[in-house]
Amino acid sequence: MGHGVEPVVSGVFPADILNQDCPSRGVLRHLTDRWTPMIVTVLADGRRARFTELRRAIEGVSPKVLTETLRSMERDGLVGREVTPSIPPRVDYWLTELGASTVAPLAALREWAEQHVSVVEQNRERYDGSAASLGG
Amino acid sequence: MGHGVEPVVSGVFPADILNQDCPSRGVLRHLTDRWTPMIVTVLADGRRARFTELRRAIEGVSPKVLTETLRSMERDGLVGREVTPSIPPRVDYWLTELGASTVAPLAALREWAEQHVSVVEQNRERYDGSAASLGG
DNA sequence: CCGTATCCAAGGTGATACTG
DNA sequence: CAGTATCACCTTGGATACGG
Repeated sequence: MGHGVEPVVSGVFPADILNQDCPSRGVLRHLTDRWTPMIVTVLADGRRARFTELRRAIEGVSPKVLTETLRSMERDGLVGREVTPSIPPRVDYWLTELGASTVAPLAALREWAEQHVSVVEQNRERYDGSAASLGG
Repeated sequence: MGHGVEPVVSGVFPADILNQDCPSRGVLRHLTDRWTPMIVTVLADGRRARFTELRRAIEGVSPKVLTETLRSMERDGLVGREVTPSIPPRVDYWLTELGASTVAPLAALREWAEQHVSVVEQNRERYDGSAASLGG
């Protein structure tokens, strides 16, 4: 907690995230980048993986974006990176302790998504249906 | 669980999210839209809020984007919306039961971000520093 | 008050070819 | 193998003015 002490809505004391200038907004945003949760999923439980293993495990990611995401995660201290200068070269990635601490929260979110897909899709159909019948 | 049974990386059995075509990707993405976690934060604990209250509570959000985000959350069944056709009009938002089930996972993520901002920032400085000294 | 309409900037993301 | 370089898209998000 942090920057304000005034309630914004009755009974709501501002989480830092609600504060315009709080850098936690950027951190959260980063943590929820398109491929970050998937990388964390693959590297959970102390697993190491090479670049191509990650690329294969995470369907649809391009090498460019995977590199960018891994770099920024490395920069933030979420993943470690080890280069073995052999031929062919070998690079391994793993979660640091800090990165490992994101596994539980990210897994919870991922599981929520996986478990509620069908309900959400039903809700969408129902909503779109009502909208259509309003128009007709 | 779902679509595949083959391990992608040794010991890694694919979560649905890793599957290219799994709609849970879209759901997760949506759940982590820029303003969704903040809306959920404000509406947690069964609180209701009017449009303008949300807008004030969530610093920096524009009316257009707030509307869009609320609409899509309503479409997915995460928030309820009640219009009171008075003058001036009054519209209330709240979390549905489904929406309320996202509070815990989203709060965990938000708290992670709020609690680790400084560490992440330190890591970034260190990383950028090493990069600079490599160049010089 | 609660939005919508319009226009616009930014950058996240992607496809692909190429290099050490 | 492990990326980088390049180009382009196109969605997300923002500023602002206006309408019911």
